[in-house]
Amino acid sequence: MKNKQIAEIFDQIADILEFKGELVFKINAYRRAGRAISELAEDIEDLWREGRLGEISGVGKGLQEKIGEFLTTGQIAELQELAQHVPSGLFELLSVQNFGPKTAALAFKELGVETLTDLQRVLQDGSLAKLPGMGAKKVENIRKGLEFRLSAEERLSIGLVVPIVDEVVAYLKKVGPKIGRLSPAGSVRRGRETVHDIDLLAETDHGADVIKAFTDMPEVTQILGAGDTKGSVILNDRVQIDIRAVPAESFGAALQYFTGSKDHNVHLREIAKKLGYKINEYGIFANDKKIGGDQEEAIYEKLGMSWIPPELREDRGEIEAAQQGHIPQLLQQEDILADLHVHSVYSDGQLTVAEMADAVRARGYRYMAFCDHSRYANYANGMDEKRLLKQIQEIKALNSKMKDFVILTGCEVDILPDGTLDFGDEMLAQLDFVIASIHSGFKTNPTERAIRAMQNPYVDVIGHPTGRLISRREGYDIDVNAIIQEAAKTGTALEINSYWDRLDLSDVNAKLAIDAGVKISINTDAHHPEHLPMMRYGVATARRGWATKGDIINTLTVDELKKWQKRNRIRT
DNA sequence: GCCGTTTTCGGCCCGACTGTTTTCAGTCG
Repeated sequence: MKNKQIAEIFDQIADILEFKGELVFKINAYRRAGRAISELAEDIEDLWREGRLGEISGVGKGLQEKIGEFLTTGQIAELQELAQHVPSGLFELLSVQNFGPKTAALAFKELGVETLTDLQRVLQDGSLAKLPGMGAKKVENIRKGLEFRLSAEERLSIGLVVPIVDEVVAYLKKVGPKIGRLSPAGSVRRGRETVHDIDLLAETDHGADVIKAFTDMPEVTQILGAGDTKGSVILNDRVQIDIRAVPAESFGAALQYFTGSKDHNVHLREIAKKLGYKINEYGIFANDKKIGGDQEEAIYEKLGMSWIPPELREDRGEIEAAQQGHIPQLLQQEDILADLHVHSVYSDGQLTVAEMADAVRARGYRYMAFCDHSRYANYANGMDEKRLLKQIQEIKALNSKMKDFVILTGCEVDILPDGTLDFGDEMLAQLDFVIASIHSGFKTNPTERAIRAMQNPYVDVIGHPTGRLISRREGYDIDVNAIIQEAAKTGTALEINSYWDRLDLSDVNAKLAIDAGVKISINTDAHHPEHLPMMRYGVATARRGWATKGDIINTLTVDELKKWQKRNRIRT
């Protein structure tokens, strides 16, 4: 897919136009189109071939031509042209906080600053400070921004951020003066797989006191700003947290406003304007008279639509759906009855079968499946048939002693480089549940191998189908559409692996699969009880993919699962 | 550059904080 590349080019064009001081509306048009394209579920090349580029919101005639140009020639002439008279490292430079397009243009014109290294130099030798409008504080803020930019990762995985959010929320509830409702907002609330920073919203009549408690937190290593209603800090030199303090009568409006996404909000405010309303973080207003703001639901209601779950707020059609009352009842954590991919000491898990089963049961699930690695995965202490048979016996013995909880026998069987499975059908037939995964030979026909695995009637699920690791690698060179088509054809489920660094399928791919009628299995792939709570990230990812309860096999009871499998296994 | 149940031209979402200003521009979200 070239979606990301094209989105990035539009964003770069916007950066350059901004640097040049062009009309802000033109700049925004490029940014908006870029975001819409990067959020697109479908392959933009397909849309282009089918003449459907105009369906992308914010993409008009001019940008359609540019997309066509890129897909035909591999470049966009306008970008090459524009890039000639701007700093070579412009996009990096603009990623430095407090160093915006105006300052960048000034530093380029007067001092020849083209790269981050140049910026570092002019900060050190004092030449930046001598430019007009550059006071000591401004220069210091740019220096801090550069420092943070050089040390921090671009985006943080949700699994690293959510525990921090939970801690900060707990801390503020304890020490924060007179805080009522306190909620994450922004991309954390939307359940995105990675986030740039953390947004919090506090209900209070004592904003300044709350902001002070916030900036006084022990983990704060830098205060970026602190007013009566807004504070911004960096925690442990790593992650930025912003907080907004609002009175009760504005909390709902502020929650809506700060949850975003930007495109979702812009779209909403356009609708509001047409209806004669104004929305801001303090409420929804008709002729300067406030008609709502305490509850988030009221904002949507006044705009003539149903409430939209935060995970859907990306302006990918959810607003139109809400206007028509077509927002589906999304999957909820409580719908999940089982974790179907858990490891034990039989392969690379850290606890015994009994210990791990206790931990899973303690989370309130009704049943589970152990899917330890097969022998080919010897780096993970993969089981041979003998050990797997022993595990089956152990699980049977445990089941006979347990009430109200069932352990399914299973295996995460390796898809071998030649496309066959690590165990034969005789072995697989003895298992309740089978996940097939690729763990090696990522570059050796992964698509064909996964397709062949799905054609095996005993394979229920393809584990972590695209093989990506969010912080480390792109994933296999796999044709996701082909995988989805075969999954639909064979009745095989695809996994959303909830491990924070995987979230594979991604939300976008999950939506494609669900739209094609493919069932999804959401699992933690837990090797330790600490991993079990990560189910929430998998659920959030599924919700972002518009998943309902009916799309997810983990919501089935054991009997229903068996029925689903039987249908599944009858196929040829 | 996009877009239309007030518009095919003339709009385009809205506000907080900071610093360097002597009334506001720049940056950010």
